[in-house]
This record gives sequence, structure tokens and C-alpha cells, in this order.
Amino acid sequence: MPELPEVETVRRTLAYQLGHPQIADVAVRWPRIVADISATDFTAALINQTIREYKRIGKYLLFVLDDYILVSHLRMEGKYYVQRPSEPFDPKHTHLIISFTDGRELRYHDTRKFGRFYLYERQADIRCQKALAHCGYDVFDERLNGKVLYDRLHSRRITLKQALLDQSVMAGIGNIYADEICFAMRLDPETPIAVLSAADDERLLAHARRILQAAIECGGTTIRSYTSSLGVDGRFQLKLQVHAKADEPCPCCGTLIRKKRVATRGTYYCPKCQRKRIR
DNA sequence: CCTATCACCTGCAGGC
DNA sequence: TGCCTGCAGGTGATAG
Repeated sequence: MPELPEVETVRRTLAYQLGHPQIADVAVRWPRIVADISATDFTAALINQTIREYKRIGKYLLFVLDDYILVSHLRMEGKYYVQRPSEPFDPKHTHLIISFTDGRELRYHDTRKFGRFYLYERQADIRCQKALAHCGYDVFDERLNGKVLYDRLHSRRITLKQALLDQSVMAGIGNIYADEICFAMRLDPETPIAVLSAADDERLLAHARRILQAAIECGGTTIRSYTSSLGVDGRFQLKLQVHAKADEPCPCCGTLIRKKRVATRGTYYCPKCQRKRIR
């Protein structure tokens, strides 16, 4: 389940592995993977374009082309593979194949077909396009600070965990790192976000950045489905403190980690270290 | 505007 | 063995 660190790892890996190839052909094998435009128009636009840059905003991966920006969201299980045409692929789960003039192929694999591709004109303001219109500042965006978070959060009636998962507040955190950030804050994930002060929000952002940065340096975290296109899979995992650790001892106090449901998401926490603050 | 719920998908685990 | 149910979860649409 790719979150910001995993998408960043994919971005760096593809930039290193693919470079700047020119697109020769595109095969859309599952048309619904392309949002808003037809597979035919999508394919026609991409042919002859060269990949100029690889960018990322939150969990969105951006391929900057000559005339377009190809936006990719991996959602739950999207993965990329760079392979030769002669190499076999999984026909059931490979939904997009981009062929390059140098003979290589970029293959998009997604077991559950949740991922999406969007295509926008390069000169358009990407942040105004449909895919990113409701996306807030990236966690590492320098415009983001505790005051900005406080202004956006203190009057809302949602929990800390919901706030962390709300991409319009700050973009890039998913279910795994949300639990890790709640643990770092020593707060119950169900703590009302409105009880946090601006200083608390500053600490929240600092923890988020520290944890995500550590995960990036580990090459992303793997639980069950993420692999980078180089095949890096679980060998350099960030040590998770609480997520998916039900019935294991808390690394801080030894109390057994519990699992509960917060806003429909499976949520792991230490019942002793993480108290629910009321005011 | 704000919040809650469902749909989208498939694989897998657990119950019987 | 095999069928059925529930669960996993990011996002967008829809409902209230």
C-alpha cells in the first residue's frame, strides 16, 4: 500500500532505471485505469512524447513529458516493472504497457485495479486539475507549518487519525504511517483533532516528516504488496512501532498493542502510551 | 461547507 | 474439499 515514502522510492527508482526514453506505443489493457479520457485519446497523446522529469506530490507520481503531465496514483497495490518485451507478464493484472523507442517497456501491474492514470497539458497548473485539486500541501512542502495545520484543523470535528489521512490537509500519509505518527505523538488515534494546539500541530508535522524521511531512506516500507520497479521488496524496511503489531509488546512500555477500528480503518495503538486527550 | 457511507476491485483467511 | 463471508484500504461520488 504505497504511501508517500513508497511513491518517492518508485519515483527515484524509475528516474534512475528508465532515464528519459521516448514513448513508441501504449497498450491500455484495462480502459478504466485511465480516468476522464478514452484509452484511444490517451494513447494518441502519449506516442512520441519523451519523459523529461519524474515528480511527486503526496501519493501522486508525475511523469513530465514534452507536452503533457502523466499523473499516476498507485492506490492500494499498483506497481511498475521495467522489462523487455520478450519477458512474460501477468496478463490478468497488467493493465498498461508503455513501450519505448529503446526497446524497453514500462508495465503497470495492479491486482485490484484501484490505481488511476490522468493526463493533463504540461503548461496547465497541475494543482488545478481534477486529480490534484483536492490535494493539500505535500508533507515536505516548505509552505506547510504548524500554524497552517492549526488553521485548517482546530475547528474540525474529526479525530487525529482522520486528520492525518485527509489528503486535503497534508498529502502523503496513509494508514500505516498515520498509526506510527499517532504513536510518536503518544496520542490515541481517536483524540479529537480540535484539542491540539498550534504547538502540538508543529510537533505533529515534525514527527510526520521525521518518520516519512526515515522510511524514504529505508526505500519504503513493505507490508504485503509493495515492490519498487527494481524489485526492492522488504529488504530495507523501516521498523514499524505499532502498525500491524496487534498482541505484540509496545516498544516503549511492553503493554500489548491493540487493534481497533477508527473511521473504518484498522488502527493499531498502545493503550498505555497513547492516551486520549479531551481538552 | 462539513461529515459519513458506499462503490470500486481482488485475494486471502476463517468458519462450517 | 469447497463454498460463503468478511476484511484489507485510497479515493471519489453521493447522501444527509
